[in-house]
Amino acid sequence: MNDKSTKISNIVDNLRRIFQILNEQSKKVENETGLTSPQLWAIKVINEHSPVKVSELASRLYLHPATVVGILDRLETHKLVKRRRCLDDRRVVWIELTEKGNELVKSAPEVAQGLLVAGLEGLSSSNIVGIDRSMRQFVKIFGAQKIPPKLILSSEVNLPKRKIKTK
Amino acid sequence: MNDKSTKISNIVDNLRRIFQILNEQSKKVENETGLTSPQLWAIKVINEHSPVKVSELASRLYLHPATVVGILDRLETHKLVKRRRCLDDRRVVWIELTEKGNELVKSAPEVAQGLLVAGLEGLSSSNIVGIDRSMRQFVKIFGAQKIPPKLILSSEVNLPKRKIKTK
DNA sequence: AAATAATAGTTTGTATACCAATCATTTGTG
DNA sequence: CACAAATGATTGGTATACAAACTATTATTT
Repeated sequence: MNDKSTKISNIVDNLRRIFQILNEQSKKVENETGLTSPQLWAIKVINEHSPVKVSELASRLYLHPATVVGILDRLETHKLVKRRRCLDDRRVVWIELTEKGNELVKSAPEVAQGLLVAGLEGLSSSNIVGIDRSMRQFVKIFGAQKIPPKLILSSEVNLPKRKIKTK
Repeated sequence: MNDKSTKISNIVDNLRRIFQILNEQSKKVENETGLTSPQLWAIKVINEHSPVKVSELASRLYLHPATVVGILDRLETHKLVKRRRCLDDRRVVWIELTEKGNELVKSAPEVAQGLLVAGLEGLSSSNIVGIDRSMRQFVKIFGAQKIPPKLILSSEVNLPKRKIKTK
């Protein structure tokens, strides 16, 4: 039994576990709030940037606008979110939380993302250095250097790539 | 600017990138083969373990049986896969590739997973050790120790968790 | 042997998630 | 000004993904 291939096996396993944890975390959130995790994520982002355009919301969620429309429909059904046509530019729709939405956001549990950051902050600097180096290796393997950062901790907005219509 | 928090930011960014790469990889595969990446993944697993039961396939794909049924329906429509009722135990359905499916699997591109393993194998042992340690830190952060391994390189089967019917 | 439980696969319903196309509006150019 | 181009949100269609309910079959219990 090669030691290296065992470690590789472990690495892949652990990567898969992280994916799974993120998924399970989502389901836990669902049970606690009655909302799915994309819905809760959307509510948090709306809360931080209210009022927000649908397109901007899509960018901040790294989702396709069409996906966000569906999420907003369901949130509106639950009376957690309001849509308001912009008067200056009537193509635009402003999204805001309702009273009910505001109340919910206060008691909502932390998302997995926050959990991750909090956990990392608890580690020693030397550990952080090691993890940082490892992650860069990963990205290198995938040839991902060209991919734009989409900083999760910054408030930078990265528009989802638009397809150029060829005809 | 705190150096540690910068590194944390980078780590999260890179994790996000890895997610994105895996997604983009999927789409590339779709364009090249006409299949979605879960479909292609299913075909590869069927090819390696043919004939395979639906439940076993679901375990190996880490998916819910209901999801696999849908994928199989579509693969069957494309005549890439055959279903065959087991005669000994008529609850069981055996899944196999058709001729067309066999041909496709030969020319199919590598999945992201294979890319990852290949990339890791190219790294030095000391790098592997570091990445391994880092991944374990991650899993620890997420409190994932209880989660069953679901070894991807082994042939262990892990049945998806069943809900106990309460009435 | 009859009732019960467990198993295997499927169906139904809900929620992402994306692309392509559409509609209304606004902006740009001749 | 008119007409084309771009923009913002939505709709329609397909494909995951899962839970819950359902059918058929097999195993177990009483």
